[in-house]
Parts: sequence; structure tokens; C-alpha cells
Amino acid sequence: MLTSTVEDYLKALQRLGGRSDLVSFGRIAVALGVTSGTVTTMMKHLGDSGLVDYLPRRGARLTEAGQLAAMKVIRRHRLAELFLVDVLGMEMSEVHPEAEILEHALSDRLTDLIDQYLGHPAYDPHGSPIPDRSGAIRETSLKPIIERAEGGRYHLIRLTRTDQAFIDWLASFGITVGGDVGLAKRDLITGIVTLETAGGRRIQIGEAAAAALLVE
Amino acid sequence: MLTSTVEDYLKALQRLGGRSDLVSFGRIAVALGVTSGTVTTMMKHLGDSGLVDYLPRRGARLTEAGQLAAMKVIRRHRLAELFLVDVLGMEMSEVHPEAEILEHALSDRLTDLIDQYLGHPAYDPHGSPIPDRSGAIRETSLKPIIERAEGGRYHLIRLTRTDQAFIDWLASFGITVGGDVGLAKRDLITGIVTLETAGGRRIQIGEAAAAALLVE
DNA sequence: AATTTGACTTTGATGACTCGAAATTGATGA
DNA sequence: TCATCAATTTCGAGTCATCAAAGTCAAATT
Repeated sequence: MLTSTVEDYLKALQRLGGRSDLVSFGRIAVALGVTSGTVTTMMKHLGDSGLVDYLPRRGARLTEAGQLAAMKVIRRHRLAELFLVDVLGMEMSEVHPEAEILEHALSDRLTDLIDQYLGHPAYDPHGSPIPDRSGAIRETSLKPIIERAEGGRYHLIRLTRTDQAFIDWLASFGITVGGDVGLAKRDLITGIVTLETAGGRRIQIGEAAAAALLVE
Repeated sequence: MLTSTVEDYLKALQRLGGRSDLVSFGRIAVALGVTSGTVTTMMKHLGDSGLVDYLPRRGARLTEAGQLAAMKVIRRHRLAELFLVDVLGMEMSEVHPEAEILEHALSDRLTDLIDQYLGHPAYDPHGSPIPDRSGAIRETSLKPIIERAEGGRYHLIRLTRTDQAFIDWLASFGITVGGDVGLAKRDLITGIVTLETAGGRRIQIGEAAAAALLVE
């Protein structure tokens, strides 16, 4: 069993360096809010445990075992966030600190039950992909519609805004999660985005609001 | 913020001594599986923190503040158990260790959301009362029907067996959670309990099975 | 009153995690 | 080549929770 401190270090390593990049100890120290001496000590320890490759004075990278452990923490974090928002109705803004705790508290069994309850979701409320049990991320790319090509038609997976007025307004044009929506035009000067509904109708919306529509 | 270790000590103190009884350090040591020296150290510390009254060589009892903290831990534990069983479909037998962890991981906010989601329940899956936000327990007495008086008619609040066959069998006689059931007779010799359904029909059932019917 | 007994307390140590500050290292630029 | 500098490592120390073992106390027994 890994301590929650160790899990935090692995998660930071994964976030900063992914599966294979070397991460400098200074960056880890800043990310976790500890001193660099503390990081050195911990990295040696994690090196001995086989969770990271520790390269003196150069940095560290996750090993296969470290990567798996990190992805499990991330899976628990994202499933927790989605559960809190979709089932318990928490606001997205308040969900992160809760998930920071729950990611260390959920057993494998409980994590799987939550996963099942939510229908094996692919994305968390922020649109970040949720790793599966094996630590893998299904390769589909969810992005805000404003990062897509103009003229395209996309599948709306998630709204990162939770206020009912916004959701209702979109719904009044037939734009709902699970349905389709097109990007007709994005005006970089004015910051106005023109969406096209499934019925071919065009509506205008600000860039910031459009960024809340995650599509694939 | 209390550490989870401190919360475990407070919970043990509450379980062993309630609101006001002195608990000897030996009993605490056995309950928590630590040595008595460890208990002495911790009790002095809790005494300094104002959570317990520490009486050297005699024992300790919860203060008002300690009692409140203990009840909050118990509330989180029992709400977690109920949530795991009723919402996520866990077996009652596997729920306790999960709740031992979650009781230290749920924030006040999250606890209240779970409470609300479950409809402010009064009892956990084992029939133990769930303290409210203020740490108080609503005074109604839930007990197995076999501990009730013969000839009485009671309100079935909970079944502590979760196997569908048993639940269906009871339902086939019109005995369901939320409904009424009477205790016609309890034969101490044979161990056979005779229940009376709402419709006046009599059915026989073993003592152990009858103990799963919690009524008030 | 002296002894025994059992419970409690003290002491010195450990492991996990952290800090701050001093020492070291390796690359860079003069 | 050599001084400098930023990053890393080492070192001494502190907190929390724990243990084992030795010490102390008070009540019960003789």
C-alpha cells in the first residue's frame, strides 16, 4: 500500500513528465509546495521502491510500476469528481479539493463500483479523460469546440458550465449533451462564435461560453 | 483539523464510554490494538487539546468538544455504510472496512450532500442510528422484531439481510420495508417465530432470520 | 505492615515526512 | 582555466504515531 504522500509525488511526476520525460526536482518541489531537499529524499526512496528512475542531479521519471500507480490515482480522482458533480450535484468549482482527498481513500472495489454506476465514463466533468482499470486512456480526443475546424460538425460530450440558464438556453436550440453541434464560424476579431444546430439553425455565442462545449 | 488517528481514539472512547463514562486506558489499548504506553501518550495529548478529561491512572472521558467530534465521525461512518449499500449496491459484509476509511475522508459538505441524497436517514444498514449534523441521535428505538413483545404490531424499517430470495419471500406475504408486521409468537424451545402480516396471515420463520427484521 | 499484583507512566527508539541551511556539483561564460 | 551560479544533496532537527521495556503507583492480599 502506498502512502497518500507517495501517491501525490507520483501524480505530480505523471502530470509534469508523462510516461517517460525526466522531471527536474525543482519543478516537483514547486508543484507540491515542499523544499527541494525533501524531494531529493523522497525521489531516492521512490527509486529504491522501483516506482521511479532516479538519476542523480538530473531528475526522475516514472517506471512502468510508477506509471500504473499514478494512473490509478488519477482514475480515482476523476471518477470522484464526476460522481460528485453528476450524482451528488456538487458545483464543478468545489469538487477539486474533495477529489484530492478521495483519490487516496477509494479502494479498488469502490472505485470500480463508482465506475460502473456512472456507466464507465470516458471523461471527467472538466473533459479530462478517465483512465480505465489498467491505467490506459481510451484514445479519443475531447476538446472545446473553439479548437476545432470551422465548418465541422461534432458530437457534444460535455458542458463544463453547470448553470441551468446556460444549459436551458442551449437546449432551446436543440443543443444537448449527446447530440450534435457544428462550428460554422469563429470570428477572431470580435470573439464571436457561430454554432450550427442539428436542424441547421445558426446561433451566436461568445468565445468563453463556446469553450464550455466539449466535443469529439 | 483532527488527524484520523485522533478521530479513531475519540470514536473508541465514545463506543466504550458513551458521553460521560470513564474509560480505562487498557480497554482503549485493546480496542485500538495499540500498547498502553501509546494510549497514555495520546490521552495526555487529547487532554491538552480539550477533547477528553484525562484523569491520571484512572481513565479518560470525552469532553463536550470530544463528544461532538466523535459523533461527527460516527455520522460519517454510518452515512457512508448506508450509501455504499443502498446506492452502490455493496454487500453489508464488505462495507465496514470501506467506511472505516471514508469516515476520515468525507468533508462536512460532502457528508451533508450524502445525507440529503439518502433523505436524511435515521439508521444505517445494520440498524444503528445515524447522528444528525449537531451530533444528536433522534430517539426512536429500532430493534430486531424478536426483541419485541409478543402480540404487538410494528413498523418494519430495515432488513439486515440483503439476499434477494429472502426479500422476495417476505414480499410475497406483503411484508416490505416501510410496512407493518406483527410478532404473533416466539417459541423459545423450537426457535420458531410466528409473524403476522398486515393482512392477518401468519407465517413461520427461524429466529436468526427474524432477527434481520428491524422494527420500531 | 509488608508484599504482591495489575494497571498505568516514563523513557528511548523507530519510521515516515518535513524543514532550513550549509555543502557540493556541473555547466557556463569570462 | 577558473570563478560563478543555479540546482541538487547532505545534514541536523522537529512532528506524529508507534513500540518495547523499565519504572511507578495504589489497591488488595497476606
